[in-house]
Amino acid sequence: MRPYSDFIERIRSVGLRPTRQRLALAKLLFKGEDRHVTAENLHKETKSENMRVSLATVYNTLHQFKEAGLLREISIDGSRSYFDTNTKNHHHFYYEMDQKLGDIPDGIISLKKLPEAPEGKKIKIVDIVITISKSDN
Amino acid sequence: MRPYSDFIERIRSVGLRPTRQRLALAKLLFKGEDRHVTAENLHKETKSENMRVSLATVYNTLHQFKEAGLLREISIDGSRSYFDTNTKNHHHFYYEMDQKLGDIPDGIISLKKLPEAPEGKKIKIVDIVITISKSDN
DNA sequence: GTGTTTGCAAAGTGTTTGCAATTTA
DNA sequence: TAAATTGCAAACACTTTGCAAACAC
Repeated sequence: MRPYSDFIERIRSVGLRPTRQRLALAKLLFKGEDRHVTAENLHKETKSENMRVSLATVYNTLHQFKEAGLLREISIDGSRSYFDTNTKNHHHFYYEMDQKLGDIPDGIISLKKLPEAPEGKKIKIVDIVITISKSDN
Repeated sequence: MRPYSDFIERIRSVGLRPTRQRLALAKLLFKGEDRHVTAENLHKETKSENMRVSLATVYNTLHQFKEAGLLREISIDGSRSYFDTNTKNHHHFYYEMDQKLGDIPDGIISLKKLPEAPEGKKIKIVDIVITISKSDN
């Protein structure tokens, strides 16, 4: 069991005030192994744990955590944004049938070569998403 | 200049009726080099060419063309869908500053190895998107 | 106290849908 | 003329915003 103060410290360390709501979300997000959450899912989760956090605050907080480098955002499927607690560079499986994201283990995939960014521009991020579906479609 | 009948034939060949609207869109999409369009953009384009096609029909037609294998859909940035007239397997640059997609030329990028799909599942598609931003952000 | 954060409800964006009117074969 | 297609406006899913009330320091 992780002590309370860990979460408080984590939030403080990125320059945010450890409010009840941010603390609640940090607990859900960072309590154990890496997670991939959507705002809606996380909001439902707070409800089922009797944490009162509004959906707008969930969105705000996810974005603040992302700006702060605690989360990474992955856009999938045109409309849904996932937030990943693993901020290291890595890639994803997208399981179409259950609309879940999974990490592609390190070393399993790698790029042969990367193109150069044009003058005055830079490569911001390389996203590789491998969509997995049932065999029969 | 490509003859009219080419487009009509193209539409017929995938089992769709060559209506005025589908013909208009096919002309814009397939008249020359490969394109990456959004529904909104394409709709604006029909307007500026004095083609009357409703936005709903643009969406329907893009999806029908996609189902028929004439287009490929690429989801970017959580909310926008692009339709690519190049249906061959290839990957994309996303130029964040002007919200445009570009093809990554063949051979410039390639994967070392691909993970296996789990039992009963298959890899549906591998999407690689390299986001390009201005150097200073 | 003062500036930050929250929650609500309203607005926004991109997309889909229901259905009567129109068009195609 | 039967079946497919269209256009409109309303509905939709997800996300952002404006602002007064509540909170952290």
